[in-house]
Amino acid sequence: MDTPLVRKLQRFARLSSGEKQALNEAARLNVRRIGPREDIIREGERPDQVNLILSGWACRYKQLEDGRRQIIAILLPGDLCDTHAFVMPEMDHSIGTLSVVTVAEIDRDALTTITEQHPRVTQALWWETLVGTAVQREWTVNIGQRTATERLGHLFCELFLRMRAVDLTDGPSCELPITQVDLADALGLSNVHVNRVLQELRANGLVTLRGRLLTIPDLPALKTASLFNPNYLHLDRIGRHLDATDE
Amino acid sequence: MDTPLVRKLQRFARLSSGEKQALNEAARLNVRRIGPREDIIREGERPDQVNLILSGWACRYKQLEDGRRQIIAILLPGDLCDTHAFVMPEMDHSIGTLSVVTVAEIDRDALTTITEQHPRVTQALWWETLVGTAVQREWTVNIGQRTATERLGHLFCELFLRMRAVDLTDGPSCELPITQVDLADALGLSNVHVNRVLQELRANGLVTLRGRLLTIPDLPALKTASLFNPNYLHLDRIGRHLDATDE
DNA sequence: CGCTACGTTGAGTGGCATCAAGCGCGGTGG
DNA sequence: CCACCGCGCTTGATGCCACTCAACGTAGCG
Repeated sequence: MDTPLVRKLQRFARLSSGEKQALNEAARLNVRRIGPREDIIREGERPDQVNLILSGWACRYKQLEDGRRQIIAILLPGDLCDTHAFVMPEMDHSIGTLSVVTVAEIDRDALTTITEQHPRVTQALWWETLVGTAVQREWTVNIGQRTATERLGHLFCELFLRMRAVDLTDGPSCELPITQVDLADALGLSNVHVNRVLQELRANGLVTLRGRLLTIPDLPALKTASLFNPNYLHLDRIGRHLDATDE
Repeated sequence: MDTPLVRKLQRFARLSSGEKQALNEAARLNVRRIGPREDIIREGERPDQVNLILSGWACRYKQLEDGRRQIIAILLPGDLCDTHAFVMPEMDHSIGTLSVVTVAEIDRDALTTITEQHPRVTQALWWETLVGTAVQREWTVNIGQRTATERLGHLFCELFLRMRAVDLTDGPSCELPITQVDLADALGLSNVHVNRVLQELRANGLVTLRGRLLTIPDLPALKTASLFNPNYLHLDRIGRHLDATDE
């Protein structure tokens, strides 16, 4: 069974079985289990390994002096937390868990070795970070321009599609292991308002939410209601650049 | 005289004179002059060269179907527009000018040649893009959590420091070749409200704005008023990693 | 069985948007 | 040289979207 990272990277590059194996092994070496609402890395720290989410949800966030918190990005299984550590020594934001999370700590040097041996992996990881910044740009648009309802709907579309990209959806449903307070901090809204907007989406039949399970019965409808355009996720094409002649 | 790109990169890596020369020459080959309010690249296009801003201001932006526009990033002299084109074929956003702009079109292959010959340049360019995404993260925080006044003050701090990093400030002042409408689209506010908030900043003596010249008489004061922490710009240290033994 | 965390609901408020009109200035053409 | 025009800035009036404060319901858990 491939790790979510490999499942995701395969959308971009056709990895050879050797490449997959190298990545999968690295992701199984130092696995750590972390409870919800804990920090993985804090602003100011200098990590010397890369954290890979294997299961559960985490987030990047920044906190202002007066306590206001903005969740900057939501990290799903298959997401790498701190690849920038290779170039930038000091974290300018924190990473914390939202749910129970298992992460693999991948040694910096181990990852370097893999990328040196497998240029396709290097390319695929580069693609991974570029998609991450494309998502970041879309969040700016989301918070800056969309109404509260559109914002929440847009976020649901994104999360659902990203979960599907790592095979963690079940038909029209996926896990949503995150509180309304966290949603609020991600969207720049208050938790009270998130609650009301959520009810509106439910009333319109655009989503249902039972327990921690999100269901989107009519994804196209939610997309149009949220002005959602999936192009920024760059999921559509398997990489033509990089074809593995499986050795 | 070095181009702004070299001036900026030197904050991170001590480049040899040969490296500087290579970059400067590439930036002087195909120079183009563009009027204000024009597009450099549009969403959906597939650029095969990299655009480098030499003078003037540009922006990344996205437009929703109903016309709402969000400026995602402001590009200053020394900024590269579309390095992701190396990995992602299709633009998921547009780049347009704010003022009159001169850009250098750098051929993709030419840049590849430079980076292959000069690993320090590769590293420095990587740093450049990482700073870009760090700025993007901070914009998310800015729009998501700060009040209108803090938002505008924060943006002014950032732009001033980034201009200073490429030696385009004059004491406490720098050019601000951008309209209030553009500021509004960058901050997720209406132009009317930007105008009022601007007056508030002026009344408090935090900024003065005459013609297209921004002056920040007391930068520390504006910083605290805006909850500004410059760490995300990663300007503080000249790279220790990468020292040129000038050949 | 009480505690805590999360979700829900109501009332009141305010920040910021929208609409609309007027101002100042530089550019252009008669 | 001046009238005209357009663009960007400014100001006022009005209204709504979303925030704050506060209380209560509910479910999981030690």
